Order: sequence, then C-alpha cells, then structure tokens
Amino acid sequence: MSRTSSKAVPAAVSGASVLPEVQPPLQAAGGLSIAGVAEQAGVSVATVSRVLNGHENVRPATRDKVLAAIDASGYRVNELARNLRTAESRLLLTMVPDVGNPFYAEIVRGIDSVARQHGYFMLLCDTGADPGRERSYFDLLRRRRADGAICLDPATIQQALGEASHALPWVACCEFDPSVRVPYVGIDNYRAAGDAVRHLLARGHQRIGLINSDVDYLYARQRQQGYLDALTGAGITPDPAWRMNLNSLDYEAGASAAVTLTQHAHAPSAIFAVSDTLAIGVIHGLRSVGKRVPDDVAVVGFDDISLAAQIDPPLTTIAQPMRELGETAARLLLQRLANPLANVPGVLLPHRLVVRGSA
Amino acid sequence: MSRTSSKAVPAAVSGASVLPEVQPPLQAAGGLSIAGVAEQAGVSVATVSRVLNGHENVRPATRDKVLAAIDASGYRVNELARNLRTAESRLLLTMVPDVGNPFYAEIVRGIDSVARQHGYFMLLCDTGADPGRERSYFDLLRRRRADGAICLDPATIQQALGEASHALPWVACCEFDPSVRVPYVGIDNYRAAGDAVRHLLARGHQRIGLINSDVDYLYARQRQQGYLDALTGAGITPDPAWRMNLNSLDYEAGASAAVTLTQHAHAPSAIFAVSDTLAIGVIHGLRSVGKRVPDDVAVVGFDDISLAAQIDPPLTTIAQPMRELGETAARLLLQRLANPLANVPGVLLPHRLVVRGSA
DNA sequence: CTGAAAGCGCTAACAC
DNA sequence: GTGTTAGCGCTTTCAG
Repeated sequence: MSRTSSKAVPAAVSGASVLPEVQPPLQAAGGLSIAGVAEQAGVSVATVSRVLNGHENVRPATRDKVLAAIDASGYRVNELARNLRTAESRLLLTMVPDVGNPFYAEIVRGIDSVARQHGYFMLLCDTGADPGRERSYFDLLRRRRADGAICLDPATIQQALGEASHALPWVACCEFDPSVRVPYVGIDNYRAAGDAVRHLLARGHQRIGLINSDVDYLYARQRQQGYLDALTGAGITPDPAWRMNLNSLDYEAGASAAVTLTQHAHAPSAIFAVSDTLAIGVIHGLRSVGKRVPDDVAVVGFDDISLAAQIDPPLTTIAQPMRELGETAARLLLQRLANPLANVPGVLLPHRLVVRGSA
Repeated sequence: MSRTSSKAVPAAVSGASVLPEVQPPLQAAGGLSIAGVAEQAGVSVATVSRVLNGHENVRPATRDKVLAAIDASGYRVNELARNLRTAESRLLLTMVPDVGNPFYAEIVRGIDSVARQHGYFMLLCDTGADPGRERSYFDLLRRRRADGAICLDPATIQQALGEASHALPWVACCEFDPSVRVPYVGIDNYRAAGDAVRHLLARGHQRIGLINSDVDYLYARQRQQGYLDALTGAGITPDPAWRMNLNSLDYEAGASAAVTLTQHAHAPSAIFAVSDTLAIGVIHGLRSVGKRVPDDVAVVGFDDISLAAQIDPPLTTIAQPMRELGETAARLLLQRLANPLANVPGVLLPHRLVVRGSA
C-alpha cells in the first residue's frame, strides 16, 4: 500500500491553475471540536456530548445554551471520533458487479430504504470485473470502515465463500451457496428457469436455446438445470449446441451470442436469456441478421427491469421481486448485526412470469 | 436523530430464527489491536505502526517479526482510529440522482478508476428524489466521514449552491453554475442541443418538439436555449406547444410525453429528448399510438448510453464523453483536496452527434 | 533503529 | 444535572 504515491497531486487538468509549491494548511476552515463548543457555552464537554446525543438528563436552560453555541459555531460532530469510540460506523456497503445493469438499481433502493429507516447509511460499491477490487471492499469491513455489507456480485460471493469470511457481517443477495453459513436472499432459480422454458414449450417451441452466464455461479447452474429438466420433462433431448455461456451480461454479449446461435443448422426457434440485458441484446442481434421477434425467433428474458416493457417487442420475462429482495437483504443484515451469533436464515422470494410480446 | 429507534432489531424476516433476549458480546471475533500485535512480536506499538506504514527505518529482522505476528493473528488496521489520527478518511463520495439511469454508470467508472489510482475509495450515493437525503450526504462530508464528493445530481447541486457549502471539498459534474465557486466539468449544453436540432433541420424537419427536464436546472435551460436559437436561426418560430418539461427521466415519462405531443394539431414531425432514457420512452410511446420512427416522427436523444445502439430503431443521439467526464471530475476533486485554496477551474469537454436510425 | 508518551475528538463511567 | 477523566486504536514527535 503505497500511501506515498497516492498522495501525489494528480496530473494537471486543462484549465486548472494550481499554485505550485504552496501547501496551505489542510482543513483551513475546518475543525471546531466539542471542546470548543463546551468553552463557548460555558459547560463541560460531557454536557455537550449529552445534548448531542439527546440524553434526557440535561437542564433545558443548559441545553439551550449548548444548542446556541453549536448553532453559532457551525459545529459538526466528527463521526470518525464518535465511531472510534462507539466501535461502529453506521455505514452499510452494497457491492454490485455493475452499476450499469438496471437490475440492481431497484434492489439497491430497497436496501437503502431499510438501511435509512434504521439509521444507517448505505453506500454502493461497483466491484466491476476487477478481481482485486472485489476483495478490497471486504477489507473495508475487516478494517471497520463499514458495519456490514450486502453482496450482489456472484463472482465476489463465490470468492468470499471460499475464503474465511464467514465471520464478517455480510449477507448474500441473489446468489448464494446454502451450504455456507452466510445469510442470503434470492429466488428459486431452478423453478423460474423451468417456468420460462415451459412457457416457450406451451407456445409450441421445440428447439429452445439458452444464453446463460458463467456456470461457475450457482444461479447459472440452477437456471441451466431448470432449463434442462423442463426440456426433458417435455420429452425433448436438449442439444448442447443450443446452449451458450457468456462471461458478461452486456447488451453486446447477448447480441453476438444470438448471432452465433442462429448460424447453427438446427437453430433454435426460441431463446431463453438469463438476464433482460442479454435478452435485449439478443433481440438486437437477431434483427441484425434479419430475424423477426417473435415470429422467427421468440425471446424470453429474466429480471423484468423497467426497460423490458419499453422495447420493441416488449419483453416476455421472469420478474424478480427486486425491491423486496433488497429490503429483505437489508433486514437480514441488520438482524445479523444486532445478533451476530443468531441462526442465519436463507430466504426465497417468489418470482413470476410476465408475458409480453417477445414470446 | 433518534439513535434509539434506529438500533432496534428489525422486524423478523420469514425463515429467520432469532434467539430472543440474548445479546452476545459485539464483535466477538473482532478486535485485535496494534498493541496485541506489538506484544506478540515483542516490540512496541510504534514499531508495528512503522511496519504497517512502510517506513524505512526498521531493521529487516524486526520487520519480519512484526509481519509474522500480523500474519499469525490476522490483524487488520482499524481505519477509524487511523483516520481520526490522520484526519482523513480516504473516501470519496459520488452522488447520483438515480443509479438506475445508465448514463451515470460510465461516469462513475471514470471517477472510480482515478480515485483508485490515487489511493481513494469511491462510494456511490443515490440521492433519489428525496430532498432530505440530498443534504444528508453533504453532512457525511461535514462530519468528516468522507474527504470529498462529486455531485452528478442537478437538484442537489442547485440546492447546495444555494447553501453555504462552498467551503466543502466537492465538485460538480454535468450540471453547474459558473457564477459559483465550485469546480465543475461538463459539456457545452447549448451547442450540443443546437447540433441535435440542426441535424433534424437538415433532414427537412420544420416542426421539432423538445422533451426537456425541469428548467430549474441550468443544463435544461441551456439545452432549451440551444434548441430555441437553432430553430429561430433557421427562420422557424418555435411553437411553445412543441415543448414539454418533465420532472423525471424515466422511460415512462418519455413515453407519455410523446403521446401528449402527438395529440397536438400541428404535432411535431421530430422530437428532441434531452436524455436517451427519455428518447427510448418516446419511441415506445410513439409506437403505442401507431406512429413509426423515424418515418412518421424522428427522434434524437442525448447521452449515448450503450443501450442507444441496441434498440429498434437505433437511436440518433448526442454523445457525452462519459468516462472522461468522470475522470476529469475526480481529478478536479483530487486537486482541490491537495490544494484547497487553489483556483477552481471549470472544464468543458467535447460532445458529438451520433447519427443512427431514429433520425 | 526502537520505545515511551502525547494526543486526534468523542462517549461513558464515575464523582460531586 | 453537570464536570472530570479514562480510554477507543492509531500515528508521530521526541528521547535514547
């Protein structure tokens, strides 16, 4: 950890005029402490602290004096000091693999609202594709900068499960391994995928493609199994050539996968993509090679992001209860924080099939 | 601030089994301090601290002893304490109005990469529509929980500019008021909007609609003026009935605005929406009333989010240099942190028109 | 090269 | 009711 280099002044920006060599006092307009307020109010620091924390045993007149001093001085408590003392930061972290994926936005709102109700701040971390970064956020936890975390990133979760991070106060959301003792919330991916495939089956499709993410992830394996079993349950032998595994959920990834799939001799007449972003890319890719949706190829997505209803054709998809997923994850974490030794529950929330125009 | 209620155990979650009444010691598996490591290594805390911070003046043998003790104990530095001592948190905040809007995702990545290069963590805050929340994030700054902030939310920026937050270490991104002494980075909204409209004019459109956000925001006023001047510059008198102001950038908002616009007697033959999300909604709304894009109505968006190329028809739009916007914002903030008294530059980055199928 | 000791700003006993 | 004081875990002079 090279703190030296990291403190270097960043490269100049066009239009910037930095005074060279001059290093003014840090926090020039900064630090009035509780002691200063105490002095101004003519009381002790303890009394100021009491007022700050709403303790009852302060005479109203004294309280007013303190409040006035706080007001006049523009004093703000230094949470760093408070937190060091109380050994809690009141900060919760939420790790997402990609803030650009709208699927996470609504989950994050659910988390935020519950966190806020309980006096916590929720801050978002984008783990990106970077494996080093994944771990650094857990370090935030280890180093007490956050009280707890909710992880939505399957890659991070897999990695974290491997390490000895059981003791850390975090919960998994949308991806998990029940065999590991970390609280989690998600949906029944196996059944959900089956529901999607059975919908396609009911529409008369026999050759159904699967565009999946990485089977390193449990959710991907579960959805694949749901897909496979639904097919065989209908007397169809799944052709491996119908299946693709991607390491991205980007639109572009979906588009090119769809193109690949159509080049097959017995190309699927329907495609089930495990994410709406993928499915939207699939529709685009299909269109780019002259296929019409749903007439030539039907498409089913997964998640039901708000965009799903807006595109042409509107996307048939599996809806996840995103808001509730987030709220539940937050509650699980809060429970764990309140009672670190309690049993860790696993919660499964209901999904549902939303039929629109694409399949 | 009722810390009392906020500490309450959250409502039970289905499947949860919480042991009642039992309050185990907090941080059971938690706190080994620097003193513990010092003891195990048989050195003083000062020496451990030196090793931790990579100071040179430690004999290799001593260093190894300390490192071994750290390793054996699984010790992690308590950043709270370190930060209290050094009076910095090494945390940067980025406030966005809506994490669900993909426009912000790439900007956020730009910020994150620069922050990371300089040894800072970047954490994201969703200000949402909630005005109370807006301010609470600035409080994070005031209370020293973060060293600096980058604000992407026009509403927050407007409000912050009004208050006496000039002294706080933050910069504005994509929305600003040059008359206020806060560093900012953005694009030339006036010219960009003009470019969009001139493209439509060149395509032969005379009746051009504008779907804008709230004109309380400077960027919205600038884009409106660009739109207006481009029209009058072409000898066209803008009809106020062609203009709509929305307080949301959601797809749905764009869709219903488009429907409204088409109901006008002399309905526009082209629509310029100030956000791609809005434009995507517009296309959907148009289609819902049987209008074809671009044959019946042409549509131009703004931002060039990755989705813009994926929809049908692909969206013609004004591209903002999102990654650079974020990187520049981060650099401005870092400069300001390094030199709080230096001049605050304003930076304008180039935009460009991307012509696709929708107009 | 290493140790002792002084705080950073705050909370919480414990006195009065 | 209010004040005094002892730390929270760390970094950093200042001695040696």
